[in-house]
Amino acid sequence: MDDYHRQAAMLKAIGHPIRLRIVDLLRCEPECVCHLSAALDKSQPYVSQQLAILRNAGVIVDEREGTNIFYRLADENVVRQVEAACGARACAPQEDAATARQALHGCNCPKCSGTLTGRG
Amino acid sequence: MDDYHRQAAMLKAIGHPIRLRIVDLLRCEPECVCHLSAALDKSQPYVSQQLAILRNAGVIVDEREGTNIFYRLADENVVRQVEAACGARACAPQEDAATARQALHGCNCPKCSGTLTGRG
DNA sequence: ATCTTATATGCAGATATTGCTATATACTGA
DNA sequence: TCAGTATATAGCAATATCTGCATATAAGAT
Repeated sequence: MDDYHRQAAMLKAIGHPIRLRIVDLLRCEPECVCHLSAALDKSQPYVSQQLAILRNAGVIVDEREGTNIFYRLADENVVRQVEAACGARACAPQEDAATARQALHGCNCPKCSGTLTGRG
Repeated sequence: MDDYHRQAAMLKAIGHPIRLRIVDLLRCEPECVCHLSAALDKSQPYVSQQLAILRNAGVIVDEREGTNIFYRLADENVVRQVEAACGARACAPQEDAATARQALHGCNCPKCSGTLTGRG
C-alpha cells in the first residue's frame, strides 16, 4: 500500500508543536482563525500560515461564515490520529461546564462574544 | 500540557514514508537492520540512518543479539499511533500462515535463514 | 466608494532534512 | 591477531522548513 505516502504527509503536518495544538483545539468543534490566534498567543499571519499547511495536507477544511472562516478536522482518519496523539479527551455534548469551550478575551468571534468567561 | 512537543517530535519522526513503513514492519515483532534493508530495498546505511532518527526520537529501541541488532517499537503509545496510521493489522499469534512474518531472500539474519519461503 | 475587520499570501534569512557515498566501529570466529 | 559480517557515522549538495514581517485580499458596514 502506498497510503504510506499519504499517511506520512498527514503525520508530518501534525508533527509540529503548534500545529498539533491546533488540531487538538479543533477536535471538539470548529474554530475561527482569530480564536486560534488568541488561544495560542501567536500572530494572526503565523497561525494562518500553519493552517494553510494543515489545509494543504488535507488535515483540516475551512468553511466561511460571514467574515469569519471556521476550520475543522477533515475526516475520521484525522480524528483518530489526533486522539491517539493527544488522548481521547471528552468534548462537551452541548453545554457542560467541565469541558466547555474556551471563550477567550482576545477573540471577538461570534462564539466568544457574549460568553466571555474564559481565561485572559 | 507540553506533551505537545514530545508527541509532535514522535509524529514528525514517523511522518516520512520510509520511516512509517519501518515502524509498520516492526509492529508485529522485532527486526534486524539487514532484514529491513532487504524488505524496503534500500541501502544498509540509508536504513540505519532512518533507524537512528527513529531511535533518537524515542520511537524505537534496539537490542543486540550477537552481530545482529534488533529494533522494536518503544512503547504502547507508539504502537497506538502506528495502528491509527496504518490500521490495526493482525499479527501472527505464533505461526499463522496468513499473517506470517516475511522471510526474505536478501536477508541472512537468524529469523530469515532456514525459513526461506518469502518473496524474492 | 471607503473604512474596518478577518484572513491569506509573499518574501527572506536561518536552519533542518533528504538521500547518497565513503568510511568507521563492533562483534564473531579462526 | 586478522578476516568477515553487521551496523553506525561523517560528510556533502540539493532541497525544504521555520518563523517573523509587510502586505494583499475578501466581506460587511457606513
